[in-house]
Amino acid sequence: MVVTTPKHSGHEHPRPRSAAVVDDIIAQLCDLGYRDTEPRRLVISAVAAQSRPFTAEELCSALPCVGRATVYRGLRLLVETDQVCRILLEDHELRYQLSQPGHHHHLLCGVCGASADLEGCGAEDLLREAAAAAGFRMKGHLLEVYGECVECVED
Amino acid sequence: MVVTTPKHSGHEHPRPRSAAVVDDIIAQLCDLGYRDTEPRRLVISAVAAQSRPFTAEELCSALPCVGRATVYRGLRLLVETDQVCRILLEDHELRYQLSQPGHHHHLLCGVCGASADLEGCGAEDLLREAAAAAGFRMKGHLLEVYGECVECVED
DNA sequence: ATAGTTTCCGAGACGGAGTATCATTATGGT
DNA sequence: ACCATAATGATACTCCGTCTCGGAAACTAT
Ligand SMILES: [Mn+2]
Ligand SMILES: [Mn+2]
Ligand SMILES: [Zn+2]
Ligand SMILES: [Zn+2]
Repeated sequence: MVVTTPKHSGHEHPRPRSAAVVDDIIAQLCDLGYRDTEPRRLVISAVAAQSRPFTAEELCSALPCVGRATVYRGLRLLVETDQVCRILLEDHELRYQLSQPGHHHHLLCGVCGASADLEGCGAEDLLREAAAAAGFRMKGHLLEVYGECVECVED
Repeated sequence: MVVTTPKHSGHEHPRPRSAAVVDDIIAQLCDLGYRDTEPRRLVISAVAAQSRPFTAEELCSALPCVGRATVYRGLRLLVETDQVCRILLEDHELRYQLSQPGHHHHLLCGVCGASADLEGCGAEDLLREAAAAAGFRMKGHLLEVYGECVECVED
């Protein structure tokens, strides 16, 4: 499964910076047995181009040439393979963001919509203990932090 | 489809335990300017009768004589007035449960579906500090704990 | 390259969940 | 009893995500 050049169809565009990210993710997907397809690359590319957490529908709008079902399927695959995080806003709106793999949480700014990763905050152990005190065996958790980011606080 | 008497039918039922709960919640709603209506009482009564977190649709099924919109409105009112908690399961299913007012979280058993309240676990302060370290001003958070309850662990 | 196998795509149908509409009814204050 | 208005409920609607299925594309084997 060598991940070489994506098939160009037509003109020779200068490679966007995100191309490396796309190649990297495609490579991982190929290792898992998924195929290297043009629509898939387009979805990954659009995901990588977002600077803020985005909704699935926003992604669809950004990809008018890709079928809606394909966008949703691609997004789901990226979440399942831990390339993209699902983010839950305070109003229960579901958003997504390209993310480092591994367990972490998000600091979500209600003003500008930005998201910052938060890891190793130690809350997990505390929770596990508190749960254990009630005889409860913690096996997972959902945690989102809402507030204002550095830049928005300064204004 | 006249629903039979709210107060008393011909027979003398011993008042269910939940009647006190219903009266109590209705009283609070009246203080806020909401009216004491039969459908509202039915919704509250059905909510109080649930032993596990329930979905809105389950509540609708349990109340075939109350309009679906009314059930949803009643549920929303109870959430807004902090009588009922919204609970988010791991698969993102939204459930509800009668609850004590005030800030707390939930220990959710994935085996039997039970929910236990968790308060004062100290995770909030820890989170606020961790967020502050990144210049982020925490103003709220969403936290659900998933695992197995005492009874289910023992099996 | 060619042919064959299987995944993938995409237009559209579908389904669940919650909300909006609006004519009608019930409630609570006077 | 009367009235203003809050609440109800049938229904239509929106939103979001999944399913279906015929056709296309991607990999594999020859
Ligand atoms: Mn993330
Ligand atoms: Mn609760
Ligand atoms: Zn911000
Ligand atoms: Zn249990």
